[in-house]
Amino acid sequence: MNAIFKALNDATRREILELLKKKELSAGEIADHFNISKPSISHHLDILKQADLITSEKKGQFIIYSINTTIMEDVLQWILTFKK
Amino acid sequence: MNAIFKALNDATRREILELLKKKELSAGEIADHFNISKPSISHHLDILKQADLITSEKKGQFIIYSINTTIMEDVLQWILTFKK
DNA sequence: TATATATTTAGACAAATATCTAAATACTTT
DNA sequence: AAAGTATTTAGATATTTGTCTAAATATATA
Repeated sequence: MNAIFKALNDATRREILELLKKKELSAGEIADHFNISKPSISHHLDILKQADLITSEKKGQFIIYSINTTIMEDVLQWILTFKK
Repeated sequence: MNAIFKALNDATRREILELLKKKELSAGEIADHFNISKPSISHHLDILKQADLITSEKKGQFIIYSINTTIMEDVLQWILTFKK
């Protein structure tokens, strides 16, 4: 739970999730959406991956990132315990 | 959304929410649950309040904190956009 | 095999964060 | 009014975080 909330506690990372919600993208394609260096984006991707919020697959010279929505279920359940 | 995720990104603060889920408590009662100084707990309460996750009410010399579950709805909705 | 492209790793640095102690504020009780 | 209790504010400090540039790794292509 710690890793998930840590990952979600950053606007750039949340935006990355929004992008991947639409379709899977390579690291470079993701980086192109931001005014941030590629190494920084790579670091953000790493944190998202540590939280299991995204997965990656190597395709040739590219690395394709996809969202993992199943982990969102954990957050959902946690939140629901507060709903009265 | 930023303030909410920031507030949730700390184990102590999440535990405070768990406590307040059961019943409202004074600042001192909350602090008694942790091995952390009162000023630090006060700071955590402030961050939770900034996120609107809790409310406070002065009762005599005590300040009583309560959870605000309505704001959880915002997180819930955000999470739900990822559920396929 | 040499060069170009895609991505990550390493190392540095400034800003943000969690914590502490000491002091200030506010209310209650004697 | 003085002393005690509850809580916050202020200021300091160590750690974590987000960012950068430079270098390393891996794949593709000429």
